[in-house]
Amino acid sequence: MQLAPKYDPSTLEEKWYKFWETNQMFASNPDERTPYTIVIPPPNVTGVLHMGHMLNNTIQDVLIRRKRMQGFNALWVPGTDHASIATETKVVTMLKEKGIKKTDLTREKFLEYAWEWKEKHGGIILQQLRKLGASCDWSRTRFTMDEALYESVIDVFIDLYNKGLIYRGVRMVNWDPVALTAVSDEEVIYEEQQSKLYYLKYKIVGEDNFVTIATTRPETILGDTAVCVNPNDERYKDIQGKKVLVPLINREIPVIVDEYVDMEFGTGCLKITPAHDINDYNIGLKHNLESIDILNDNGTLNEKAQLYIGKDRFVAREEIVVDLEKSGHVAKIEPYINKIGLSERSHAPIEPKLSLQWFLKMKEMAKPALDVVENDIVKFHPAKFKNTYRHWMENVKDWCISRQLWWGQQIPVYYLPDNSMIVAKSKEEAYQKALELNCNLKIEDLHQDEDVLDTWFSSWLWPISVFDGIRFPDNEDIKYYYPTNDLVSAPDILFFWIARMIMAGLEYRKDIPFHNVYITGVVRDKQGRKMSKSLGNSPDPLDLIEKYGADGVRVGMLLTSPAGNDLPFDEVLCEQGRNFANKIWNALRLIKGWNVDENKNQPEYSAKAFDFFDEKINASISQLDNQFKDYRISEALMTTYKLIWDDFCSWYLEIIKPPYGEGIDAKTYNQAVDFFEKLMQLLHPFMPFVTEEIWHNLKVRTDKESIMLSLMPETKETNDALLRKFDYAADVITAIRTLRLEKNIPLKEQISLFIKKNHNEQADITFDSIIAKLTNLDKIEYIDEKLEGALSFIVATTEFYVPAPSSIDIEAELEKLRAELEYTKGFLDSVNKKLNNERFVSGAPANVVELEQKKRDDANKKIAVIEEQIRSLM
RNA sequence: GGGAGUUUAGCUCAGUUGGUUCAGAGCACCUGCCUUACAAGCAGGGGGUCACUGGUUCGACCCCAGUAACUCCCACCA
Repeated sequence: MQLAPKYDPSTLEEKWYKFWETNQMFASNPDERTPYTIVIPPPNVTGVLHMGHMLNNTIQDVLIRRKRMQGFNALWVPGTDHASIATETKVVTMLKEKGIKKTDLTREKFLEYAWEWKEKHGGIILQQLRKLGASCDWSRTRFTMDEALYESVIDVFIDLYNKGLIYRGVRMVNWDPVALTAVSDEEVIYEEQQSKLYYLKYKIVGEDNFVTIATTRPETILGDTAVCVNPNDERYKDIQGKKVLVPLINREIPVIVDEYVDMEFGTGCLKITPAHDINDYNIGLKHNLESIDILNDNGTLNEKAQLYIGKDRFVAREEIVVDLEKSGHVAKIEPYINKIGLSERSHAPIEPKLSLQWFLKMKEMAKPALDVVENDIVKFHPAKFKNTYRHWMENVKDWCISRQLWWGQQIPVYYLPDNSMIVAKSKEEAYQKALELNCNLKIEDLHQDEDVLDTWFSSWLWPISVFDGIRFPDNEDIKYYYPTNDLVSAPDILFFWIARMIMAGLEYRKDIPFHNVYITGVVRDKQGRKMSKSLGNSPDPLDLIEKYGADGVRVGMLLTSPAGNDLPFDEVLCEQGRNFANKIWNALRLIKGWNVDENKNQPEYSAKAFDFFDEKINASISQLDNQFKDYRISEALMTTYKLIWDDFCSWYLEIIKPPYGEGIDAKTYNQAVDFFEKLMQLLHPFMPFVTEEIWHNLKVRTDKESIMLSLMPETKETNDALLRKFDYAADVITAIRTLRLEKNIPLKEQISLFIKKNHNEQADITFDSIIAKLTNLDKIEYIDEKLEGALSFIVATTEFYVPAPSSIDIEAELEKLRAELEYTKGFLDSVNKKLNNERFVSGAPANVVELEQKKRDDANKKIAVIEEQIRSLM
């Protein structure tokens, strides 16, 4: 069969993925082998594949494929997250397009639509992951709202409630007036905005004077319940304890004092609106101030504001400024840049709002979760994230777990008509409990809490719940696969996901959820900007796959992404990956093009090449083991890349390549095929498709065999000396090639090489036959004296001579030799300086001194050699 | 404002307890080659005051102090 000169991934990748999937090669079930487990960070069910996913999932696939080939029972559990806000927003939008308003629907009807949407459009991303080559066990795909996972969440809520860790309370939360829900601190993004600072005058009661405050939100004065100054502020000593009037509505409020006020800022006089600012709220608590909430949930003003009722907060802001100016209450308006919190989902400005929410106490759970990381029971790669983690865990605040949404796990709390509550798994159970307290109650009298739980309240159970380990703590899967081994995640969810999974694991399994956390960098564009949908600077991963093949893109993602480092993405990296696949493909073409000559004996150079490459591959395997142990995946890829491209293609294959027109001996051919096979195995975790294709081309395979199920080659004892000998031969070869290039001696023209003996022990003859083969020598001869009138060069301290077919440029030769002489003398000087230094000789360890002495001897010898050469030329 | 981290070749990064002239890799670049596996290639080559300043040491990319620039996290000053 003729192989095309260019490797074409498109059809092959599809073919092999189908082959793996239909033969269930990704599947895993508990058995006697050691498990190796990864749970995927579940992408949002609404999600589509972006570059971050590409990076993250490529790494996971590399890890899982390698372990699978190393004989572990490898399981990669896929799945999606119900993503309550994101999905609900999407469904609401979809319904709006159909002319349906969420507010017109019952909860049940809305959820029906949502599920319908999920079944139809959700999980596209899981299909896309297949294109990447992800070897997930798809039969175990989980969704955080699957019945088992849903129930697990409810069980956990009830359990934590019973343990006293969950409570309900009124707190200041981040309110999203568009999505109409509380969001967590992590879901608020701050952006700088050009706004204005308004200086407003409040009349002092009983005086003709005013006091001026500064605010960025003039509409909130309608909720003011105090004005506050710093107790040390001389300017305001006289007004302390007096009353002032809120402009327009003329409510009387006190002037209080608190150290909190910054005397430098604005006028040094702060208005206090406890209902609409977290700091004001805290001051309000401290000073027992009334809290007037002037806003409706949707951000419009309510009747407590007295003015602008029903108008949006931003409309009200504009109107109140006009009115305040009219009434003479505006002292001045300055331009001002401030940071404003926006909802990550709806992008609406967040409103600090007092509301009744559910909270989970964090302090108790954080302590052991911090300990396991501090003690490296859970290891972070890179370790620097321990610092960030510690900082957060030590300052952890209670977690607001309720959300005013419908899509999600509804809080299992039932209220009686008298507002007392019962926590129960179902309404029926709640009713039974209620009956014990109150006999004449009907089940309809109970109503369930309207809120759902924060999405992360289900995600934090993921490593347990995918195995149904909450509901059935002793089931076979959870006992076998838990704790999982590696978690691969982005740094931005270190707290709200990774930290909480550790807490949940320790709480519900009394064991960590994973041993290692590999934290990826952020994918950025060439300008260093984070890739994002809104910037439109992210290439579509599927386009890239189409262009370069999944293997090419995988290599592109991995080449420059050491753990924790940002990845400045550049398409040329994918090109490099594609070129690599093509290179391998052509190596296959070369080997497949050879005619095996059964009668031919193995040439010596091929036997020597075997020795060299066998050792080289061995050393690389050992290196790979170390790199994987340290999660240095980029480096591991580069090690494999160089082993294949440089050592295998550029050296080994070039050495054994039979002369034109000749066949290759069977022994060498088989050795080459075996080497190639091993290389493909080593590369397979990085480039699964091309390696599978080549693996099937190299030898006859059955239709159920796959490289992904083959056993990874292992390392044996290494022999560095052999590799150094080869390096020496390679240096000689390079020197001869350079000589040919400089002197214009074509490779076709055969030359002779003379080596001067006795000068040192490094002139090793192990690879002579290879030197001769690659540089087209007719002979290599060892001589005692220098060869007059020949071209020469020095490698280490040995002189080599090549009788020149043409005349040579003596001046140029001399110049080169003199430069080398000068360099060597400089080197000798630096060595002598050390050795003549009394303190070095006495202070440095003996072996270091010896080394320096050997360097001095070698340098002296080399200088003698060069000087002799110069003399002979002159 | 508090904390953490980074700074080595044009770019992206290695450099493991201070010790070979140890300053490395890949890509990019330069030169010569369409040599029957591959121009998505082959051969050869150039390139860095290791951010800056000082200190410790016989010896510093490495340890210490200070300076500068950048990045991230936390807080959210009206």
